[in-house]
Amino acid sequence: MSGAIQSLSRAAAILRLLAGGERRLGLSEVATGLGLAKGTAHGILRTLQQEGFVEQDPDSGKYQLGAELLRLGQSYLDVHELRARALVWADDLARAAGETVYLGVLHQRGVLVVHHVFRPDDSRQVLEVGSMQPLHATALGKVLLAYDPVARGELGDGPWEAFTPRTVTEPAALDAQCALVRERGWADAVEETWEGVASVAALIQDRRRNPVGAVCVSGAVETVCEGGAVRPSLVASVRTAARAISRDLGAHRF
Amino acid sequence: MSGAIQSLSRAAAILRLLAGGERRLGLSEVATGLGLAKGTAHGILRTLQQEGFVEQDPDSGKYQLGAELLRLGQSYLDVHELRARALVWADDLARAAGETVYLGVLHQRGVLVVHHVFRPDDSRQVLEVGSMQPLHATALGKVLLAYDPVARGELGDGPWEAFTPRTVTEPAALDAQCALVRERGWADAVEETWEGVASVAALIQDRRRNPVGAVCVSGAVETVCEGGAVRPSLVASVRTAARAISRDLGAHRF
DNA sequence: GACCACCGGTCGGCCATGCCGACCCCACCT
DNA sequence: AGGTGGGGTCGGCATGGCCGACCGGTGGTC
Repeated sequence: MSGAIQSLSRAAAILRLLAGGERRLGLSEVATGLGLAKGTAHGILRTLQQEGFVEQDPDSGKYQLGAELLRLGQSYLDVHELRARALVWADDLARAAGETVYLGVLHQRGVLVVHHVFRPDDSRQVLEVGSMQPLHATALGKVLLAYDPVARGELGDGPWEAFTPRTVTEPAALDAQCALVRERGWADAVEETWEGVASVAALIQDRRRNPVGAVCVSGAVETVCEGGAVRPSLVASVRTAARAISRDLGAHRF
Repeated sequence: MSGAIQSLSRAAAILRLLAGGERRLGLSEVATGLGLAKGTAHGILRTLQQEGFVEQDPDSGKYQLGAELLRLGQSYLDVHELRARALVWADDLARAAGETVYLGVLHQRGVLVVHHVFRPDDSRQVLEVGSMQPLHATALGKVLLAYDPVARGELGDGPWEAFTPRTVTEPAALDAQCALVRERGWADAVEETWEGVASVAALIQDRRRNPVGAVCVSGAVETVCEGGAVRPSLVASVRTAARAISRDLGAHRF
C-alpha cells in the first residue's frame, strides 16, 4: 500500500469537510480547515466544481457538495450486490415482523445503512439510506464488530460515547457482548442508541463465510421486547432472513 | 475558468466510468477505457480506494464504486436547501393529488431527482432519488428547459431518443412546447417517457427569480388525465405547491 | 501439464504538474 | 476613506505524479 496521490487525498478531505459542516463553507475556511494554501484549495475546488462534485453559491461564493455525488451514490446502490439480493428478503422481513428493517455494511468506523424498509404502517418516516450508525451502540454494529476483528481493532479502547444510560461504553463490556453475539448468532441493542428503541440483528456472509453486512429489525421497546428481552420470534425471523440472504449471495457466484 | 487539476479530472472520469458500466471493471479496462497508462490508472484507483470512493473485489481484483459516495450523496441531500424547504410541501401535494411527487433539479444534461414522495397507497414502489430523467421527455425536464436557455442550448438540436411514440424528438416541436410552458406556467408530459404515465410540473424559483428546480406530479394516465388533457385541479395543485416552495426559498435568505 | 496470454500490481527516472505565497479586486464595515 | 476580509489570479520553483518496462500469479488452451 504505497503512497496516495496528494491532490486526490486533499480533494477527498475537502469533500468530507463540506459533508461534515452543516452549512456552506468559504474558500478560506476550507483552506485553513485543512492547512492548505488558498491557491491550492481553490484549484481543487475549481476542478471539483467542474466535475459536479461541488457547487458554489453564486451570491456568497461559498461551496457545498454537488449533485454528481448523489448520482454516483445512487449508482453505488445499483451495483451493490448484497443490497440487490437482500431487497426482497428485507421486504418480507419487515412485513413479517411489522417493524422497520435496516441493512448495514461496515464503513470506516461505523455502520453504513444501504437499505431501509419502512415499518409497515402509515406513519411518517424518513429514509435513512446513506446515513451512519455507531458500531458500539447498535445491533447492526455489534454483529459486525463480533465477526470482524479488524473493525474491532480500529475502534480502539473507548470509552465510547454514551447515547443513553444503557449504551455500552467500556471495552470489556463490549467484548463480552461480542462474545455472546458469536455464541448466540445474533445481537440485540435495547435502548442503547435511542430511548425507547430496541433492535435485533444477524450476520450476512458471502460464499466464503466472510462477513459482508448485517440485517436488523428495529422498533419500539414495547413491541420488540417481551418481559425485558427481545421476542424470540423476532430473533428467529431476523436470523432466517440473514441466512436466506447469505445463501442467495453464495449461489449466483458459480 | 482556467485549467483543472489533471489527476482529479481523471479520477472523476474513472468514477463516472465505474458508475456507467453495470458490472465491475478491471484495472486494464479502466486504463484503456480512458486512454491512460496502467500505472497511472492504478495510482488513482489506489487512492480512491483508500478514501473509500472505490472498492475492490478481493477475488477478481476488479473495481466498483465505494460506500463513501453513498454517504456523501446523503450529505448532499442534507445540505440541499431547495429540498429541505420543499419536503413538507411535496408531502402535502402527494396527499392532495393522490399521486407520486418528484422534485428535480437540472444536472448535466438531465433532471436529477432530489426528492420523491410515494403515491399514497400501499403499492410497492422504489425510491428514485438520485436517478436521472431525460430533459426532453418529462414534465420536469420541459419546465427546466423552458426557463433555462443555457440548458436548452446544451441539449443541442436532436433528434432525441424516442421512449414512446409520443416522445418529442424534434427541436422545433420541443421549442414550441417550451414556449407554451412559459405562456401557461406549467408543463405536462402524457405518455412521453413511459406508456401509461402522465405528469404535470411547475417551476421553482429562488428569491431572484432564477429557476432552481421543478415539482411534478406523476401517475397513471387514467387518473391524471380527463378527456385527453391533464385534470385542471392537478395543475392548480402543482402550481400552488411550486409557488409555495419558491416563496419559502425567498424568505429565509435575509 | 507445459505453455502462453493476460491479469493486477510495482518501481524508478524524468519532467510536466500542481503547489505555494504574493498579489488583485471587490464588498462590507468602521 | 480607509481598513479588513472575502474570493480569485498568477508565475516561478521543485515536487509530485505520470509513464512504460517489468514482476508474479492465474486461468485458459492445446
